Amino acid sequence: MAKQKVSPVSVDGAGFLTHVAYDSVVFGFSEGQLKILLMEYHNTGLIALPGGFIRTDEDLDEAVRLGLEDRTGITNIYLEQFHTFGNKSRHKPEILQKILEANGIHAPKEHWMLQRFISVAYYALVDISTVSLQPDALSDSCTWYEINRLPKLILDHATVIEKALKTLRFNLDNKIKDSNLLPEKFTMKDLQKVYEAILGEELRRTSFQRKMLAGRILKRHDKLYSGEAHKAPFIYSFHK
Amino acid sequence: MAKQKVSPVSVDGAGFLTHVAYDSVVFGFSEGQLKILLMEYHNTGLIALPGGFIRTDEDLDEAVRLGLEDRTGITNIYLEQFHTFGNKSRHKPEILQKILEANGIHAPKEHWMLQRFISVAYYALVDISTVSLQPDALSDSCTWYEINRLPKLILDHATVIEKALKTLRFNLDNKIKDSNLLPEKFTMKDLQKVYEAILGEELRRTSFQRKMLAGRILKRHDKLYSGEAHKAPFIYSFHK
DNA sequence: CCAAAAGTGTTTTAGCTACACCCATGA
DNA sequence: TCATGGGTGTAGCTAAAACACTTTTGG
Repeated sequence: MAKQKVSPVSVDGAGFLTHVAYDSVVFGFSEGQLKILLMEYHNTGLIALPGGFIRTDEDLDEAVRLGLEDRTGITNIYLEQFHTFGNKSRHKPEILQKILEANGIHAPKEHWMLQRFISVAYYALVDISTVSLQPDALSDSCTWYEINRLPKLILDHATVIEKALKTLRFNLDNKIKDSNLLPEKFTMKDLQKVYEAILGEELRRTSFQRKMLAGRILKRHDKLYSGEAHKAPFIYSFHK
Repeated sequence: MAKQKVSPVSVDGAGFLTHVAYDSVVFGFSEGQLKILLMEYHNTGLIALPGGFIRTDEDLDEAVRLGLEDRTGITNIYLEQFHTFGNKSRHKPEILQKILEANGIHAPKEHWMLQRFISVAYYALVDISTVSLQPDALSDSCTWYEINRLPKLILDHATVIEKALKTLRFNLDNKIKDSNLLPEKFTMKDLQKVYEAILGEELRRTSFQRKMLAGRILKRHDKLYSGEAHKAPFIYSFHK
C-alpha cells in the first residue's frame, strides 16, 4: 500500500476513492531467478508491495498501470488482476501511521489513509533489463528480491504474493506470450529457465521444446553463435 | 447493487465502506435450465444483480455471504470471487438516484450511495429447490431467470454475468463437487444435464460417464428404481 | 576427434472419442 | 419378449512424455 503521490494530503481523501487501494506483484526474471519488486519505507524498516490509491477520475486498471509506470519507467506493462483482499483483519492503522510519522506527516485518527481498505491485487510480468526503478515519495528503496529469499513483509503481503504466484503458475501457458519477462528475442533454453523459475521445478529439455513448438506461439529466427563449442541454438520471438 | 438493509441511511455512509460494493451472480439449476437470480426495484422497471455494501466491521467475504443468506435462506453457499470491476464509466448516479427516489428517499448529490463504486463480483452455485427467495427493502421481486432469456440489466451487469459464466465454465471440473447445484444425491444423467446447461452444449453420454468416474469425485450408492421400463441408474453423491 | 549442447525420430503412455454390445427394467 | 435407457468393453485417435539418437560447434 505504498503510494506514489501523497504531497497534498487531505484528511477526508478528496480526489481519491477512499477505502480502496491496489497492490501489485511485479514479477521479473534475471540471472536465472524469478524476482519480485518490493519497496522499503523511509526510516521504518517496513517492506511492502508497491501499491497505491485510485483517483476519482481514473479507471481502476488505469490507476494501477500509471502507478507502475511511475516506478518502473515501462509503458505497456502486462498486467492482470487476480484477487481482491477484503478481510477486516487487514486493517492495521498503526502501520500506516508509523509510515506517515516517519515522513513527518502527523495524521489524525480519522485520516482516510488510516481507515480500512479493500485492496485489489494485480500481477505484472516485466523485463528487468528495461526497468529503471524509481522509489516513491514515502520510500527510500525499490528493489528486486529473489522469490525464495523474500524479507518479512507488512500486513498480508506474503499471502498476496503466494496467491499471485499460484495464479501465474496456473495460467502460465496462456500468459507467457504476452508477458515481458524475456527480451524480444531469446533461445529455447532461456524460455525454459523462465518456466522452471516460475514453476519451481526442473523440466525435461526435449519435452519442453516440443510442447512449445506445438503451441504455435514461437517464431523461429537465425541461429545464435555464442562462440562456444556446441551446436548453435535457434533464436525465437513470440508471434505478433 | 441492491442492498439488503438501508433503513438508517446516513449521507456520509457511516458504518459502511464507502466506494466499495459487491455484486453476486447466483447460479441455480432446475427444469434442465441454468438460471440466475435477479432483482427488480420498486416502481422503476430496473433489473439488477443482487448486491450490497460492506459494513466496517465485516470481512468482504462475510458481507457477501450474509447478503445472500438473507435473500435465499441458504447457509453454506458455495461462493467464489471472480473479478473486481472498477471502470469510472460504471458510475451512473442517476440510476441509483432513481431507485432511491422511487422509494421515497431524496438523497443529496453528495450522498455516499450516489458516489462512484468499485464492485467486487462473486458467483454462487445453489440448489434452487432449497431456496426461498426474499426480496430486500428496495426491491419488489427476486426471481430466477433462464440464462439465455435474461432481461435488460442496469449498468454493466450483463458483462458481469458474462464473465461469471466464462469463469464457471473454465473451472467447472474443479468446482462442481463443492457446488450446491444438485441435491445431495443424483444420477449421472442429472449431472450431465448440469454440465450441458453450463457449457451450453450437448455431451456424449458414455464419454461423460467415463470422465466423471475417472475423476474420483463420485461416490456410488444404490440404484434408483423410478418405475420406468429400463435399467435403473446408480445414485451418486460427491465424495466428502 | 572430442565434449557439450541442440535438435529430432521413435516408442510408450494416457486420456478421450466413437462405436458396439450387453444388461436391467416394467409393460 | 420388447422397447428403453444404463453400464461397460474395445478399438482408434491425439497429445504428451520418455528415451535414444544424430547434428553442430570450437578446441
